[in-house]
Amino acid sequence: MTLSEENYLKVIYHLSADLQVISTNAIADKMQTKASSATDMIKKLSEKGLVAYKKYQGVTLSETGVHAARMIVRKHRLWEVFLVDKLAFAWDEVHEIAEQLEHIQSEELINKLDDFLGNPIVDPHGDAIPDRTGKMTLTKQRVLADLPEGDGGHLVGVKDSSAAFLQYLDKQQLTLGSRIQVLEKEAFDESMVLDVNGRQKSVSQKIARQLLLD
Amino acid sequence: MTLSEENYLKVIYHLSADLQVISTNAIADKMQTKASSATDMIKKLSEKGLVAYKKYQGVTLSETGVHAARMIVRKHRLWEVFLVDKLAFAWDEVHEIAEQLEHIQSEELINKLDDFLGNPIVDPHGDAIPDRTGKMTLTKQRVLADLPEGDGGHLVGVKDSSAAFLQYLDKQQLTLGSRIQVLEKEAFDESMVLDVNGRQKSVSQKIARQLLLD
DNA sequence: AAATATTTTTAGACAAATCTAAAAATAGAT
DNA sequence: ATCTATTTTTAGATTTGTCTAAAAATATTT
Ligand SMILES: [Mn+2]
Ligand SMILES: [Mn+2]
Ligand SMILES: [Mn+2]
Ligand SMILES: [Mn+2]
Repeated sequence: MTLSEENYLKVIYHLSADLQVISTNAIADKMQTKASSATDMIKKLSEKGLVAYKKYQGVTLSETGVHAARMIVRKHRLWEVFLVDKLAFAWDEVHEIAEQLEHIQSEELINKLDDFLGNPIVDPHGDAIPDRTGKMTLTKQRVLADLPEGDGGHLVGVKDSSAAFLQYLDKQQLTLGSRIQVLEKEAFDESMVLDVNGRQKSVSQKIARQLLLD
Repeated sequence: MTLSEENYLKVIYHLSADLQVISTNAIADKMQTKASSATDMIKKLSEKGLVAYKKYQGVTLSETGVHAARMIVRKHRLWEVFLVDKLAFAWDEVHEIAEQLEHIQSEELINKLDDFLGNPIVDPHGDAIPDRTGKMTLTKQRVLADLPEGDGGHLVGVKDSSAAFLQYLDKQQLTLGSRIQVLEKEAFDESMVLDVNGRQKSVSQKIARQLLLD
């Protein structure tokens, strides 16, 4: 697989979390290319048996496609762990570099890296890391915005991993692992007053929709 | 710089150790491409000011070209140290993977990796690692084949880093750091009888020409 | 059910990196 | 010095991944 095929495949995989069938436009949007380019690549992936495709009907990943995509995601997330745990990068700085490292071809490398890192289960953003067979231990996570007053848990993940959002969380001291409880939920704008590790904080619904608790 | 430009630049840099002016054919040979492809790339590197080039007269690296090449070599060798020291790869297994990793674009990454590894001076094959400014501390090395009887030193490097040769050295327990002394030098075929860490070993001139002592 | 809007595909073009075959320049031999 | 062999460059084609513009199919609205 070429670097470009891998990037398309990964995008289709991530889109598959929300949609059953992935449209050409959705792929083009995420890849920041044109629909015509997406069509060309879809045909290529289809010929290789990585996606099922019928003209005008969108694509779905095949089994081998899912597995291939998971192996790329595995690499991406393991490298992110390496960058944060070993090289002391901040969690908002690792995405772009992992975007490159995920394309390094060597199964032995990634398995040795996995062992070196202590076979981590999640990456610095709380996302599950597929093991060498493609399996991932998914812990059930609840979206903070959905919780009623009084409920709570630990912050175990974020839906938005953009640098801007992660930096906001750092500033608010909303770090992974924080103990969070919903003190008040404002009916008017759905904003929340939280107890975060004993301190009171207020967050908008937009923020609360991105935070995942255990 | 594209991946391809980087590979060409590095090849020209390595050839510059032996030659003052690098021929198109020499580049094509090392790159395993055709002379016409080399010409095309030479023009590109020339336009970017990385090499000085005059038709039919070969190329020489410019100052910026040397610096850029050294930064790629730096990355290659630091990744090799990482693979051997941290991930427990053998020294004959790391070249291909480093060949990919050397193209990852992030100065911060490579400097943090450098620190993480303890700012090593040499890679697993005894080759000097340029520091972040491009400088490398070159220790004067002598080729074993040139030493007279009685002389010796520590094995600090190899000229041939091919997997086949490195595996031969492993088999012969000729590891980097070994204390070597020339016991006999056969006039007939220039083969040598050595004392390697107290044990006697015989090596052909072909081998002796690849081993570097301090 | 038509008409209209949107999505998707096709057709054709372009840049990057490669190749083959032929032409041009240089180097080596007589 | 001329001829010959080798090296190097050019010309033109190919592959990959992209684009724009236009055509075709599907979805939405009236
Ligand atoms: Mn990528
Ligand atoms: Mn991540
Ligand atoms: Mn390389
Ligand atoms: Mn090396």
